[in-house]
Amino acid sequence: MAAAVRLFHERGFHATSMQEIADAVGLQKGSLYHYIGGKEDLLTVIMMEVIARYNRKLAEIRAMRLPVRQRLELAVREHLIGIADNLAMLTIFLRESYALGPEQQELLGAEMTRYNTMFEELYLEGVAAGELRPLDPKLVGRTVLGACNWLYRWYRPDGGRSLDDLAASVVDILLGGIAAGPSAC
Amino acid sequence: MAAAVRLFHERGFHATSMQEIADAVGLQKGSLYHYIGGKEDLLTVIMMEVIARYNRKLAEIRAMRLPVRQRLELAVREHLIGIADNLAMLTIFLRESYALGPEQQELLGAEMTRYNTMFEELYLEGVAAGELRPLDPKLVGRTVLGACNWLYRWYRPDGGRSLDDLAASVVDILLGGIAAGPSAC
Amino acid sequence: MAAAVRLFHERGFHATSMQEIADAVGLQKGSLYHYIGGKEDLLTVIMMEVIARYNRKLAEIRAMRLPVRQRLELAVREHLIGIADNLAMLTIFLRESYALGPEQQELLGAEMTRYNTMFEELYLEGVAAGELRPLDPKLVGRTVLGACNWLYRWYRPDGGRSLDDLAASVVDILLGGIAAGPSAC
Amino acid sequence: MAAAVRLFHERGFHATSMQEIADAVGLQKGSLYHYIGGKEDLLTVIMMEVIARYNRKLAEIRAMRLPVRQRLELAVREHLIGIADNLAMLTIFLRESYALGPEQQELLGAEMTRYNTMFEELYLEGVAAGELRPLDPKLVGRTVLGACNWLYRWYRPDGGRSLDDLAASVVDILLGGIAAGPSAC
DNA sequence: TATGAATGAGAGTTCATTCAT
DNA sequence: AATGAATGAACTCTCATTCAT
Repeated sequence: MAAAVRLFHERGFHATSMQEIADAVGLQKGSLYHYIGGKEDLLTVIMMEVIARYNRKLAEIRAMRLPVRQRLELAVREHLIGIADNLAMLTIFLRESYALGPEQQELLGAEMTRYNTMFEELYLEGVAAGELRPLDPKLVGRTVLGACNWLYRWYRPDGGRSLDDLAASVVDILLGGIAAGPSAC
Repeated sequence: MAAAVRLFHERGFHATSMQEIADAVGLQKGSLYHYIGGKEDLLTVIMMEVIARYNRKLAEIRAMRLPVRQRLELAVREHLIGIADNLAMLTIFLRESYALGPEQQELLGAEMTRYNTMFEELYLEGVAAGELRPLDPKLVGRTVLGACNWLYRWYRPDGGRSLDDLAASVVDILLGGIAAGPSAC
Repeated sequence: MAAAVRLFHERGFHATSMQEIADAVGLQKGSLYHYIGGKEDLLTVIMMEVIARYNRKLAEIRAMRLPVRQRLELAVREHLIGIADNLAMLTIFLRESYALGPEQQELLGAEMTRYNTMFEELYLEGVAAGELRPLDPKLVGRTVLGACNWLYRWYRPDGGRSLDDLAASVVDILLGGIAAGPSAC
Repeated sequence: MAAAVRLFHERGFHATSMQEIADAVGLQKGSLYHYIGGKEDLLTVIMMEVIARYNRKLAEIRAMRLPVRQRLELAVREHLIGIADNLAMLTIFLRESYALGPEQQELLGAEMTRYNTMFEELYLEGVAAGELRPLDPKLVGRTVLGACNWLYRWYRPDGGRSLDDLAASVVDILLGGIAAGPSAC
C-alpha cells in the first residue's frame, strides 16, 4: 500500500506497473494478489481512505463549539494541511479519480458530494450568523475548495515557509478576497 | 485533432487508443502517422495550443488601457470563460499534463510559469495602485488561478445560469472574499 | 483457423496456447488479434461452422425424394461420415463444447436442438409410414445420434476397412438392432 | 474428493481451481496437499474408481447364471444406470479423460479396453448361442456402449420418467433396432 | 494437521508504432 | 495519401504448487 502510494504519486497510476510495485516490496508480482484484488483495488482503497478521512474531519470541525467563522477558517485550514501533509495520497486522490471504473467513481462521487454539502452548510451557517457574505453556496464551496485543492499541484514540502503560515495566508485570501478597501465590502 | 480532443476529454488520454482516433476520423490507424508523430505528439500539440492561447490572451489584457483592478478582474473572468468555452481542451490540459514525457513537461511548465508570472505582475501592479491588498503574489496567483482551474471539474455547459453570471460571481468571491463586514477589509 | 483446428484437436482447447497457434502460423501471438477476437472466438467459429454444416445437410436429406427409411439411413450415414471425414473439427465440436461461455453455449445448444428435432421428425415420418418402429422419438434421436457421435472417440482414418463399410455396418446395427430372430421384430 | 467431483462436474476440470476445492472443504488451498498429490491426482483417482467399478460390475454380470441375452441386456442396463446414478463422476470420466497426462491416459485406456473386450466377449457368446445377430463385435461394442455413454450429455435426474423405464427403452432400441418388421431381420 | 505467504511460469490480451505496398 | 499486416514489448492477472512454521 505504502509502496503503491509512493509509486502512483511519482509516476502516475497508469505509468505504474504491478511489476514495479512488486519490485518495491521485494515480491513477485503474482504474490501481490494475496493481498489485493488488483491494481484498481489499490487505487480504490487509497481514494476511499482519503475521502473518509476528510469527511470525518469536516464533520468534527462543524460540530465544534466555536464561532462559525472560526470553524470555517479551520475547515479550510485543515483541508489545506490535509493535502500538504499527505501530498502523495492527495495527489493520487485529486489526479487519478478518473482512472477508476464507473461504479467506484460513483461511490467516490457520492462521498465527495457529502463533503461539499457539509462545507456548504457550514458556509450557510456563517451567512445566517452574519459572519459571511451571502453568496451562492455551491459556488463558494467549489471556488474555495478548488483553490485549496490546487495546492497539490504546486506545494512542495521542502519549501522554506511554514505550512501553518501558508495555510493562514490562503485562508486570508479566500476569506478576505484580494481586493483592497471598501470596494469589495 | 478535433477527434483526439473529443476522445481524450471523454475517455482520458490513456484510455483512448489510436484505433479509436482512427475510427473517429474514418482512417486506418496506420494512416494517422502521416499526419502526426505519435500519440503523445497529439497531446503535446493540444497542450501547447492551450497555453499559448492563454499567454497571448493574458498579455493582451495586461496591456489594456483600463484601471488595473478591472484588468485583473478581466483576466480572471477570461481565464474562467476560456475553460468553460473549451471544456474539452482545457480538461485535457489540466488533467493530463503528467502524461507527457519529461521534456515536454518542462516546456509546458515554462509556459505555465510565464502565465503565472504575468498574472502575478498584474496583481502587483494592482497592489502598487492601491487597488489590491498586499499579499504574497505567488500565493495569490496560485490560489486565484487554482480556484478558477477547478472549474473544469464541475462546470457543465448545459447548466441554467449564464456563463457570464457565473464568472462574475467567481470574480466577486475571489476579489471580495467570503467574509462579511469590516473584518476582511 | 486450420492451425487452431489442428492444435485444439491434438492438445485440447485449454492445453493450446495462443503462443502455439501463433508459432504454427509463423506470427507473433499479438498479431493473431488482427484476425480473430480472441481464443474463445476461434472455438466459437469452429463450433458454429460444424453445426451449421450439419443442419444444412440434414435439411437436404429430409427433403429428398426417397422412401423415408432410406432418408433416415442416409441421415445416419452422413452423420457418421461427417464425423470421420472431419475428425479434427468434430472432435473439437463434441469434446470442447463446455469450454464456451454461457451465451455461446446457448446459441450452440439451440442449433443442436434444431438438428435433433429434424432427426426426430424424420424418424416420426418413418413411423407414420410404417417403416420404423414406434418408439419415444427423443430417445431414439439421442440414442442413435449418441452412438454415432461416439465415433470421434475411436475412429482413426488409417484403419483398414473402408469408411462406407463402417457406416453401413453402424446403420445396420442401429436400424436392425443386435438381437437375433423374431424377438425384436 | 466429493467436493472435487462436484466442482469438476459443474465447472469442468480446467475451470476448477484448487482454491475453489479448498473453499468447498473449508481448508486453505495449501492444506489440500496433505491429502492429495495434486490436481491431476484428484482426477486420476476419480477416473480409476469409475472404470474399476465398471469392470467389476461387468465381470459379475458376465458370470451370472442367466441366458446370455439377458446378461447382455443387463450389462447395457447397468451401464446406463451407472451413468445416470453417478452423473457427476461419469460426466467427469467421459468428458475429462483427455485432461490426464499421457501415462495416466494409457493406464486408463487399458482398463477401458478391458471393459470393451468383456462386452465384446459377452456379445460373442450371445452370437454363439444364436441369440444375437452376428456382426463385427468391436463395432457392436463401440456403437452400443457409445449410445449409452451419450447419456451423460442429456440425462437430467429430475425428469419425470423413471430411470428403469428409460434404461429399458434404450435397451429395446439397441437390441431391437428402430426399423420395423422383417426388413431388419 | 493446517496455515498462508510466496513462488514462478505462463496465460490471454492490448497497443503504439512500423513499413512494404 | 492510405492501407493493413505485422511487430514486440508490456500489461494485468491466474494458478498449481511449495514450504517454513
